[in-house]
Amino acid sequence: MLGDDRKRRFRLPVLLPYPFAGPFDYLLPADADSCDLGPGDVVLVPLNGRPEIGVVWDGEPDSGLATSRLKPISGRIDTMPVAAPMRRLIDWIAAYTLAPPGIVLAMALRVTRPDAMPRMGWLPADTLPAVRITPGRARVLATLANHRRPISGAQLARLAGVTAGMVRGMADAGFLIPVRLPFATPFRAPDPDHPGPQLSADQAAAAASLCQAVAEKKFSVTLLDGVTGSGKTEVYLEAIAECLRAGRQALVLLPEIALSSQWLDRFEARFGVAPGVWHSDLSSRLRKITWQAVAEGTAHVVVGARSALFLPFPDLGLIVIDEEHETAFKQEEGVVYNARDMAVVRARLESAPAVLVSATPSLETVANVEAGRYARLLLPSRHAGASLPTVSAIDLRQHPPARGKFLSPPLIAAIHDTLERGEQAMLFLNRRGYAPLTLCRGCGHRMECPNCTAWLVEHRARRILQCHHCGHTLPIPETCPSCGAAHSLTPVGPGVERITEEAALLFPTARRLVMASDTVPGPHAAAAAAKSIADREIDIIIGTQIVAKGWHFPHLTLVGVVDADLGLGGGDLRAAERTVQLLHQVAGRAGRAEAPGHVLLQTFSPEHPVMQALVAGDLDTFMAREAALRRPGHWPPFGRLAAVIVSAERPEQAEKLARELGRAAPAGDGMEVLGPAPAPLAILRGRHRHRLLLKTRRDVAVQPILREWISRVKVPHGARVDVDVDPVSFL
DNA sequence: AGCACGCCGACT
DNA sequence: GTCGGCGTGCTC
Repeated sequence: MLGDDRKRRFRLPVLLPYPFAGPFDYLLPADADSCDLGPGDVVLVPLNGRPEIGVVWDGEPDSGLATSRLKPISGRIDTMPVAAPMRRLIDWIAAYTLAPPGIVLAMALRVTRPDAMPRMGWLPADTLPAVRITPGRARVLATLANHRRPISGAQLARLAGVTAGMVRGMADAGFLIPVRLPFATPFRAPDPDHPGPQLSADQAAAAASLCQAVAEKKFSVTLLDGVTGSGKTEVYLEAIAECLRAGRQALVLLPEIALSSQWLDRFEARFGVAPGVWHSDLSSRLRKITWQAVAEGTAHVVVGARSALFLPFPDLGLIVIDEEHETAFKQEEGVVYNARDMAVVRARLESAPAVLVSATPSLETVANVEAGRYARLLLPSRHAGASLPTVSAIDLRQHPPARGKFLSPPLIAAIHDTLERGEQAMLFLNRRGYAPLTLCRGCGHRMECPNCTAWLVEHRARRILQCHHCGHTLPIPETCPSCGAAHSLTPVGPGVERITEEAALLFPTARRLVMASDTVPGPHAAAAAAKSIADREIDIIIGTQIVAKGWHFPHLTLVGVVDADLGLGGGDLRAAERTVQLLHQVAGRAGRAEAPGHVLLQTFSPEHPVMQALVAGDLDTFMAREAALRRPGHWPPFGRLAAVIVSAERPEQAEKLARELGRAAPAGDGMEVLGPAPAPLAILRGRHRHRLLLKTRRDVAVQPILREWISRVKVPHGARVDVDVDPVSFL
C-alpha cells in the first residue's frame, strides 16, 4: 500500500534488546545519506535519554503514538545487518516461548555483539601536514612506506619503535588516514575431497541420501538413527562435504562442546583442518574472530553448543544436531528454548536440510518420523566388525554389596577379570561428589541447603558440603548443627568419589580416573583424560554422565552401572525414556574395538521395562511401549505441554498467586490444567515455587491460551510467573 | 533492563 | 525540615 510505504519512509520500527512487547517506532535521521536504512540494519537510537543499540525490524510501524512524540534514529552502526532469516528466527522463538522479542534479540546480539566493529588500521596521507617531522614520525612514515598495506596502530607503533600515543597523535595531526583492515580468517577451508575413512555399504548408502538432501537446497529433516559405533558421524561428515562442495556453510550442534575433543579429531581426519568452534566461554578475541569469519563465509563449518544457533551464517546449507535426544539442548534460564527444535526452525527459515542424529532418538523425533514429517535413515550394525556389548542385570536383592559398600560381588568379580586380561573397566554413577546425603546418627538431622529443597552433597576431597542447585557451600561441620553431637555426621549413599574410594580398596594397584564435570572442567582436561585412557594409562574410569558422551575408548570392555535405578524415581514424564537413553549410551562405551564388551546393571528391579529393554537390546519395543503409555492421555509428543512456574520469596505469596492462576485456568475442548502444586524443587535459590501444567491436544496452539491466562492475574511485586513451553525438566 | 518519580521512616 | 528506602511505571 502506497500510504504504508510513505509512512515507512519517515517512521521505522526498531527492536531494542529489552523486554518490551514489540519494536518501538523511530523517525528517520534528518541527514539524507542515512535514508537507505532498512530492516536488519543495526542502529543507535535514543531511549530514555540514553543511546541504545537496536535493529531496524520488519512490519508496519503501527503504534498509535503521535509522530511528534517519536525520536529520530541517531545513526547506523557500521556492522553486519541482521539477516532476514535471523530476524524471522528471533520472532519465531519469541512467539513460541512467550519471551519478549527484545530479549531474544539480546540473546542473539550477545552472540553477534555489534561491538565486533571492523578493525581499523592506518595508511599514510597523500600530502604531509605542515608539521615538523620528528625522528619518531619519520620512522613511522618509513615503516608505512615499507609495509605498503594498511597496518594496525599497535603493530605500526611496535615496528617503528614508537608509542601507541605517538601513532594516535600523528593521526590527529593528519599524517595518517584510517582504513578498515582486511579481515584475516584463521580458518582454512576444509577439503571435501581429503582422503577420509572408508565407509561401509550401509554408511555409504545413508551418506548418499543425506548428500541428496543437501544438494536439493531445500528444507527437510532427516533422522540419522544407528547404534553407538555404527559410524553416524562419518556419515554426516559426508553430507558436510557435499555442502562444502556446493560452496555453502554447515553448522553442527553438539550438546557438550567441552567434551568433543574426539569429535574434532574425527573432523580433522576427514577434512584435513579443524572446524570453527563455538561455545559460551570462548575467549572474547576468538569469539570476535569466529563470528566475523562466519559472517564473511570464511568459516565454512562451525561446531558449537546451543548458542551457535544464532551465528550469522550468510549461506547456511546444512544443520546437524548430534545426540538430538540430549536434554542439554534445552536452555532452562532466561529464554527457555530447545536448541534442537529451534535448529529445525532455522533450517526451515534458511531453506536448508536438518539432520538429527542419535542412537536413542527421542520419542518426539520418532513421532515426527512416524507422522511422515521427518525422514529416517537407519544404520543397522556396528562398524568394522565390532559387536554390540552384552548387557545383563545384577539383582542387588540377591547379590547385595558388603555393608556400607556399593559394588556387588558379581560386578567386583567382573572388574577383576577385566583387569586381569589387561583391559579397561568403567564404573558409571550419575552423581558427583562423595555422598548425596549427610545424616546425623544421633538425632537424624539431614544437612540441607538453606536456599533450596535439596540435600547438600559431600565433596570429600574439597572438605565441603555443596548444593548442586544453587552452589551454596559450607565446610563439613565437626558437630551436628542440630544436636551438637560430635563425629555423628555420616555420609549416606554413593557418589563417584565414594565409588572411587571403594575401587581403590578393592583394586589397589589399578590406576583410577574420575570423570565428572568438576574433575574434568574444560575441553583441555577432557582431551587429556581421553588421551590417557586411550594410551592405557588408566585401568578403571569412574564417571558421571559425561562419560556417556560419544567417547571412543578402544580398550574398554566392561561397563558397570552402579545404580541403574537412579533416574527412575521422581515421577518425571520422561524418566524412563531418559534412563534408557543414558544407560544405552553408557553401555555403548564398552567393546568398540575387536574385544567384545560387557555391561552390568546393578538394579533392585531387574524386571523393570527399562532394564528388560537394555538387557534385550531392544529399545524399539521399549519406545513403542512408552508411546502407547503416553498416547491416550495426550502426553507429549501426542499432545502439548507447557509448565507455568510461580515463584516468590515469600511462600504465602507464591502459594496465593498459584491458587489465583489455578482459578483463572483456561477450560475448553482438548485442554486440561494440572495443579497448582508445590514444585518438586519447592524452594530454589531462596524462592518458593509452585507449578501448573497446561496439557492440550496436539492441534491446539498453547501460546495464545497461555498469554491470555497469565494476563488474567496480577503478578505482585517480588513474584514471578515463568513459562516453559515443551518442558523437559519437571523440577 | 535502567531510570525517575513517589510516598513513608531516621538523620544533620 | 531533608536524605533515602525501594515499589511502580515508562521508555518510541
